[in-house]
Parts: sequence; C-alpha cells; structure tokens
Amino acid sequence: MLQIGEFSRICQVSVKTLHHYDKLGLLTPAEVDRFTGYRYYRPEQIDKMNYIQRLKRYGFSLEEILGLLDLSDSQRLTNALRQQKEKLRREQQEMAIILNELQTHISVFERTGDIMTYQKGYTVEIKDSPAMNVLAKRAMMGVDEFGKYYGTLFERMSREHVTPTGLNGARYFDKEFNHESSDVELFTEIKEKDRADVVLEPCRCARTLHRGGYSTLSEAYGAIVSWIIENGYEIDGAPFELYIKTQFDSLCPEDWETEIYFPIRRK
Amino acid sequence: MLQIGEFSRICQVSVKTLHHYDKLGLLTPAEVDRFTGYRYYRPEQIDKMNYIQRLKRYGFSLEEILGLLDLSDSQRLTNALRQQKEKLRREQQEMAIILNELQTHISVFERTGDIMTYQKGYTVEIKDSPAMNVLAKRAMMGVDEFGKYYGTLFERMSREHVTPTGLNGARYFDKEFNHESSDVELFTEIKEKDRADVVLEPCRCARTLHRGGYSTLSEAYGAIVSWIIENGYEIDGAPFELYIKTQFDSLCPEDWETEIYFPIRRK
DNA sequence: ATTGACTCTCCCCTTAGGTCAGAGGATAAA
DNA sequence: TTTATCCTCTGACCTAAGGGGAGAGTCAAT
Repeated sequence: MLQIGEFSRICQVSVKTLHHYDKLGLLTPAEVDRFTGYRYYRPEQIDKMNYIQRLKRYGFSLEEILGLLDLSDSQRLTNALRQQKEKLRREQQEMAIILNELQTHISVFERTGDIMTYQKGYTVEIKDSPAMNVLAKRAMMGVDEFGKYYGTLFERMSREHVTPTGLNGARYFDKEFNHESSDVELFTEIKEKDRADVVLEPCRCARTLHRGGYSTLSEAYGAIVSWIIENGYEIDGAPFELYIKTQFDSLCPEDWETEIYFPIRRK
Repeated sequence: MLQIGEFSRICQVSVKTLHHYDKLGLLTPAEVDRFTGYRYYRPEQIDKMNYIQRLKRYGFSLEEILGLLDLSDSQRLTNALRQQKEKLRREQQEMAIILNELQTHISVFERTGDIMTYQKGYTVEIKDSPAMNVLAKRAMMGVDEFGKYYGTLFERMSREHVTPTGLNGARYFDKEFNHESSDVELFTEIKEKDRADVVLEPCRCARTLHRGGYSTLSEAYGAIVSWIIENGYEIDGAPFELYIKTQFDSLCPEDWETEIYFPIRRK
C-alpha cells in the first residue's frame, strides 16, 4: 500500500490531482483510513492512472474518461478513440490554417508597416445583386450543417432535371448573421426560371469580396457594415453570400472567394 | 453610434463578451451614458474588434492582446507575432505526435482486444547497470533545459580531448523523478577512465526499455516501480535513463529508445 | 399607458486542478 | 515523553474567457 505522496511521485502527478480524481470518482484509493482520512493506493492502480493520463493526452475531458473507464463494450471504445482521432485531425487542420494566416499577416505587416492592413483590404462597392433563379432550402441551422442541406439541394437538382449553374449561396434572415445557428436559406442557382423555388430579383446592394477561409468572414461583415453606416445607408433586407471559389476549386483555403451582399437604401 | 446589441451582431461576438472586454479595458465603448450605463460604440471600433478577434485566433490571451494593442513599436510587434507562430508550430508538432500515438493505440487495441496492452508492454528485468566513465553536470533543471546542458558537456568533451562513446544519460536524485524541475545529473560516456568526472560502478538494477517519445516515459516509470514493489524489492539509489536511440537517430519519436534503470535491493 | 425588446449590474458556474491556511497524523531523534 | 519534521487532511478561494440567469431599469412604438 502506497501513501498518496509516493503514489503521486510514481505516477508523476500532483497530490492535488489525486484528490481531484478521488472526488470525481475517477481513481478512488484502494483504501481510506476511516479515522484519519488518509488515502492508500495499491501498486496495480498505477496502470489505471497511466491509462487515464494517456486518455487525457488524447484530449478527452475527465468526464469523458470517467465514461470510458468502465466501458466494457470494445466496439464503443474503438468508436470513441476513432472519433477523438478525427477531432484531433480537424484541430490540426484548423491550426495549419491559422498558421498560414499568421504567416501572411506577418509578411503583409513587414511590407506595409501597418498591422491592420491585412484586414482593412476590403473594398466595398455599390452593385446590383444578380438576378437568380434558385432552388432553396430555408431552415434553422449552423454552418457545420451547410454540407448536409446542400446535399439535399443537389439531389433535388438531378431528380428534377434542372440545369445547375454551379453558383451557390446563403441568405441570412436573422438580424444577427451569426454562423452558429440561425435562420438561413441555402440556395443553388439553376437556369430554368419556371422550376425555381425562389426568383431573386436584382436589388441595390453593398458588396464586397472575401478571400480566404470562412473563419475570418466576420471581418468582411464588419467592413461592409461599417461602410454602410459611414456612407449614410442602412440595411434593407437579408444579406447573402455567394460562394465563388470554394473547397471544390482549391484545397487551400487562401484561394477561396466569397461575395457578400447587403441590400441597402439611403437613410 | 451603435447600441451594444447591434455592435455585437456586426462583430459576431456576444454582448457578454463586450461587457467582458469593457471590464478588461480591451475595448471600451466610445460613449457610456452616465445615467443609464448604456454602452454606445462607434463604427470605427469594428476594426479594432476584428483585430482583437484575429489576435485571439492566433492564440494570444486577452491579457497579451491588451499589451499588444497599444504597442507602437513595430519591431516588438513583429517579434510577438513570430514568437506566437513558433508556439503554434510547436503545438502542431506535439499534436502530430499525439495523433500518431493514438493511431498506434487504436491498432494495438484492435489487434489484441485489450485497451491496456499498449502500455503494459514493458518487460522489467533484473540487470547489472553498465560500468561507465562519464563527464557529468548536476543541477536543478527541467527537461526542456537538457539540450542546453548537454551542449556544455559536448563542448567540454572536445575541449578536453576525450573520446565519446555516444551514450548519454540522466540520473534523477529527487525522490520525485519528475520531469518539470528536479535535481538531475546529465552525463555522457567517455572512454578514458582517468579523465572522468564520475565513474559509475555496476549495480543491481531493475531495468526496462521505453520505446517512443518522452511524453509517455512516466508509464515506463510506473511499470518499473510497480514491478519493484510487487516483486519484493525496494529502490536503492537514484534511477537513471540511458538514451539509446534519440532524435539524432530518427526524426520519428516512435523509433526512439530509452533504457531506464532503478538500483534495487531485496526488502 | 402599456407592451416588448433591450440593457444594466450582480452573482454563480464552467475545467483541471493550484495555492494557501489551519489542523491533525506518523515517525524518528533527543 | 517530548519535540521536530514530514505528511496528509479538509475547506476556501483562484485561474481564462466568458455563459446563464435574476431582478431591475430603459427605449421606442402602439
């Protein structure tokens, strides 16, 4: 039997951590003195501790680990590990993107001497939005569900024998054009006006072009909205995005292009 | 002038976040009504908000960002960005390593059906530690300083014209063989006994071999210590590691090999 | 005048423990 | 037996970046 201090040294975790795990029920000492409250661990518990630390390194939270520990179903365990692996992979990709942005930012900064240049590069112009005949699907959704909904649109296109132009977009009806979960209408342009769900008429818009991945789209939104305010217009309808170049055109997010339109009117 | 709600929508951050930034002094509203406490923002502040969000994406803490915001010295700003980039790069590498481990773990698990196999694979044996003549440097240090101290040892080797064997190691004198900061003796083996700082005599040890990167070394320590306890021995001196295969032999941490020795005696 | 949307401050909550403080327990030396 | 030195206990408060909600006040339109 090991005192908590010895056990902590062997496992290379702090005593506090052991207290914490005890409280969570993650690793309870083999024996607790009922009078002194002293915790005693058995050498076999070292393995379990190492297992816990390993899962922690894999990025599981302590709560998740608690769930995994007494999971005898090896199928579900494999699934959990695989899923975690996917999660790590996504994070890694996200990180690569950020690194890229950071590198670009540094370069631009060194060239121009202005730290804000990188994001101030949006030119906003007044432009009539294009007329479009579209198949559309409106629903409450988050950005990560876009793919799913577009899938159904594309299915419909082939089922209904209409001709896609390849141009896709999304219109945001919430006042907060927030990318977490909001009232969005996804659409895809088709040639046949009579088969369209919605016919988008041209209207006067403030428009800008965002180059790069979607994580910095909000900067474009900020730029366009502040342009609208500063130039004495006001927003007059639901803004929308057109996806000009996407992951289907280039694997590198830096090449993507998104047009943003805000219907406006004179104040 | 924008109300906090509009401003939050434009910048795509929550009102709570704006409150928080106001409290931190990170982004204070252009105007605050003295009677109602209502916060009002100017459109120009959108740029600043975007800049803050961008720095946050780069991994700076809000406190760091506060320091960067009114940094007019562009040299220091560049340095900060570069440093952050290095940090991200290190994290990315670490992540790649973990992903690799996780993948291996999944494979082993699927092959053996035992989730613990991966870490239980240590075979501990009793073995006399090798006799060695070494140049040594003992100090309080953390693992990340090993390189620095080894550097001085290698310099001494060439300066004193002794013959290296290429074998390096570290001995841990703290009871807690903790890799953060402890009393460590780094050593490198040389041929000449008379030029040695320390002559390590053979002694009876429990020994095991750890394959892989150093982040899972504690599992090897756990395995060896529990073996010692379970087999009726006790620790009798400072444990040490010998680095058999390192980053100089292979870029892939999975190929690295480290021997771990614990001097022992019968209880 | 009232409704509904918006905002204020204040307080507690989150993760995975870290950092005392004050008190009690274990063991060895004097 | 007393003292000294560790070791351990519980409990309270702290971290970063906000989230959630309560209760109260504000704004604009009907």
